Amino acid sequence: MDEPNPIIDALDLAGYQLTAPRRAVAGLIHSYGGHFTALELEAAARDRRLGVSRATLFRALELLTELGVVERIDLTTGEHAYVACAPAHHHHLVCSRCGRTADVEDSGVAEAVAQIARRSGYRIDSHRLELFGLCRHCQAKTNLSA
Amino acid sequence: MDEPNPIIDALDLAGYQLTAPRRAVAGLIHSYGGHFTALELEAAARDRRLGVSRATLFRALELLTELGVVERIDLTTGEHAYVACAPAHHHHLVCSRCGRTADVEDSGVAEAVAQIARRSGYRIDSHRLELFGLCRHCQAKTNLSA
DNA sequence: GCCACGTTGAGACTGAGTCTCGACAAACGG
DNA sequence: CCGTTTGTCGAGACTCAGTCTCAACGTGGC
Repeated sequence: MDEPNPIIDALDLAGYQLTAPRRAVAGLIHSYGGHFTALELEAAARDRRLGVSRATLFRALELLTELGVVERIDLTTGEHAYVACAPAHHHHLVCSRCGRTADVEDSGVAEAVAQIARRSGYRIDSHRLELFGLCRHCQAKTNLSA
Repeated sequence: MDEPNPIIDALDLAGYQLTAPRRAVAGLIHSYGGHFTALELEAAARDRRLGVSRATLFRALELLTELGVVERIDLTTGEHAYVACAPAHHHHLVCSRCGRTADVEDSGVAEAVAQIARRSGYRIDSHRLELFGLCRHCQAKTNLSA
């Protein structure tokens, strides 16, 4: 129940009150290994009787997004999802089978972006890269069943 | 009125009927130089009395997205927008001031993606890169006013 | 105790997108 | 020429995502 939770730490560090609803949402988010949608989060909160209202849920998500410990990603299906992650610039690698996500460093991408900036004449301020594929685990499963 | 429109061509090529509503939506989309939201498209259709219902509008968008001549992008603000573009793999460069968009080739990005795949062990099937910044035009304006 | 402020829950509201259903029109087959 | 099939459309209900307002509450400072 009281396992270390970087999300709560981040809230604390940023000077926000560690209220019960915020702890509850943080715990919920922390328990996801991959991405989750607003609907899923809502349902999970309801199932576990967290007593957290929708407004508070979204407020918490907004807060955490601002702090950088949660990010919104857009799946290939067009759905929105959220992922817990480290508050540093990075990109998301999403397994399209199991939904597991991994953070990847910018390595190589920044260069490519700089090149694009040079060619296009745009001054590029930010970029977002999302990668979709199969994680090791799901690749193995695919090979077995094939 | 009857200027060449690659969107209509794409519909034709794919064997879809070139009905009046579809032509109207295609014309509307073609007239945007940058991105547009569903709401804007709706409003524009209403303003110009195109007589196109919301359902048809979305159906057209879906169709065109499938054909690859329209893509959905996600702005930094979290909004969804659509852009008309060429039906080839590329990325979008969005001016955060004026909304103008440009397509850029994959140049360099594919390599970086391959590298990420190697390191992570994921089999990467697709990726999406979105770039935000200032276009040449808006940079110039900024310099003048500074 | 009182006040200010941060936080919350309830619920209305908006925007995006989907779905269903009934109508219509072009295409097709006889 | 007629009937059927298929594609498309409009209207409107519906769902999900997210925002906003407002009243209530708790905590900490004074």
